[in-house]
Amino acid sequence: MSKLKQIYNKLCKHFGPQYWWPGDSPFEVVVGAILTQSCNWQNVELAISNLKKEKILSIKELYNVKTSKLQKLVKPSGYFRAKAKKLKAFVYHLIKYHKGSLKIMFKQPLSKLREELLSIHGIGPETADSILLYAAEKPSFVVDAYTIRIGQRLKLFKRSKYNEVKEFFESNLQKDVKLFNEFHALLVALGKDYCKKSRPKCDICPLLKICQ
DNA sequence: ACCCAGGTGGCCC
DNA sequence: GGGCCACATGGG
Repeated sequence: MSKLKQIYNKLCKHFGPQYWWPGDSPFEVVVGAILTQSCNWQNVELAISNLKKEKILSIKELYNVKTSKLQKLVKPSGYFRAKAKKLKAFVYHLIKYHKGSLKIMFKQPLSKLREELLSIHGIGPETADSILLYAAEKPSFVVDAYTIRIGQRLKLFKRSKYNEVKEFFESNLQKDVKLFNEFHALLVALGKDYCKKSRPKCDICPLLKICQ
């Protein structure tokens, strides 16, 4: 069994199932993926709850809502002007090229869809992969700050570039949606407990036992 | 009063 | 191709 798979198994045992992505629909996953950029999930929930309360958590409603109103609703998730613009950019794109249908958009093969997502304003590699994995359910491994920090701390790799780390995970694991889904969520869980930026030493990190 | 969170785009060199 | 910086709120 590969080292990565062993780490995955340990994490599963330690943290249990993570039930990601928290969201009721693929579109809510997309919205959450944009809103959670450099922001904790708790604040995203406040913003999403605002959108639900106003009944504008849908492609059509987001397209029609005034930008100033959208800004006010997403305010709790921070960068509210930037994020309102990004949400608008996504729904405009969806309506212009895919009849406003995520289902149609997601019909494309993974690599082509990834490229298209990356071309949309406000969608970078992590957000694109989150959408691919958690909304479109395609096997695209999601890398975030925790993934890189944990990997380096466990000496799995030295590199810190997004695509290199992504490639490391994808080439050492089965391309399985469920596995990628759970693994990323578990790395976030581990990071929150043991691999904070503010705590450079993680002496109680349970994973160190596997990795030496 | 800090410090940070499930990043990205736009500069500059 | 990398290194900065702005973007902004709520919780510890």
